[in-house]
Amino acid sequence: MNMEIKPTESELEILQVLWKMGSATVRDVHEELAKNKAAGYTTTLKLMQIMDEKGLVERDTTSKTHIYKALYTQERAQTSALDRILSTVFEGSTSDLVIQALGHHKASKDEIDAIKKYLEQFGGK
Amino acid sequence: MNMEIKPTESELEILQVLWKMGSATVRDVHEELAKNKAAGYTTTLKLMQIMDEKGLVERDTTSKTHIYKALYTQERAQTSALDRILSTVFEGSTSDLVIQALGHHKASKDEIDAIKKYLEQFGGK
DNA sequence: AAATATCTACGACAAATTTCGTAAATGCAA
DNA sequence: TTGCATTTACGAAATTTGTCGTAGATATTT
Repeated sequence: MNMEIKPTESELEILQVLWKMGSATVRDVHEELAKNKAAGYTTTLKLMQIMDEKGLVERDTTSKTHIYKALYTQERAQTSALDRILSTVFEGSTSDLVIQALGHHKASKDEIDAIKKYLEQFGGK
Repeated sequence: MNMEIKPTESELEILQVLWKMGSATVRDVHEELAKNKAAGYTTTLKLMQIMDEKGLVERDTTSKTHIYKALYTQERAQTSALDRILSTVFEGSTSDLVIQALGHHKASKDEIDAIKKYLEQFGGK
């Protein structure tokens, strides 16, 4: 049975950049991260190499400068994150989670409408 | 400015037991954890002592066997968890989060109704 | 071509987290 | 009271994660 891979905090930061850029070099990622955080270039490099070993990303090593792409998709990260917090802090209650999300993190009117529309497929109202 | 405390993985497991039991001894917690996971008694003890230092829990040390209570509430953990995944994997979009939650984690009819009802207050807007 | 810059590979250190063994104190039972 | 069990305290090892320096290869510039 496939154990669910769980990206670490730093790996997630790197994945966010890859999701946004599609494909990127170590330098691309590093410079993006450097905007919010001080860290050495080789640190980012090493992390991305490890992510490659873990299968979180893939890389094209044809030329000297390798090109990275995320294999661990954003949607998978979303599902996994939701699963995790549902079981750890929401006792499995999706409605609690949703209501908390709507309550504490003000959604815009458009967002509310999007949700209402989505809910219509589940019947009446 | 108060830095947000972030319970570790193990600390969260212990908090879950405390939330459920209200107050508990180290042995209570340990036996509960032992159902799903092998770990030594003193490991749980040490973790709970550290949590006390961090202010995640409090303990009554009147008698030999200390009684622990959670100070870090479940609701706080919920808000914090939502904040975190919103910014890391949902790009800040509450509606994406909600729709994902409803899509991938089948909510019961009652849950759907609860959410619809909750949304009505945003109706008039 | 020589000097300079950039990149990968890799080992090792550092910090945070988890695990555990042992000792001392306290409570319970024979 | 004496012995046994349980609990706390605490140091330290083990693990996991993140950090960085250095060496060697490859590319770029002058």
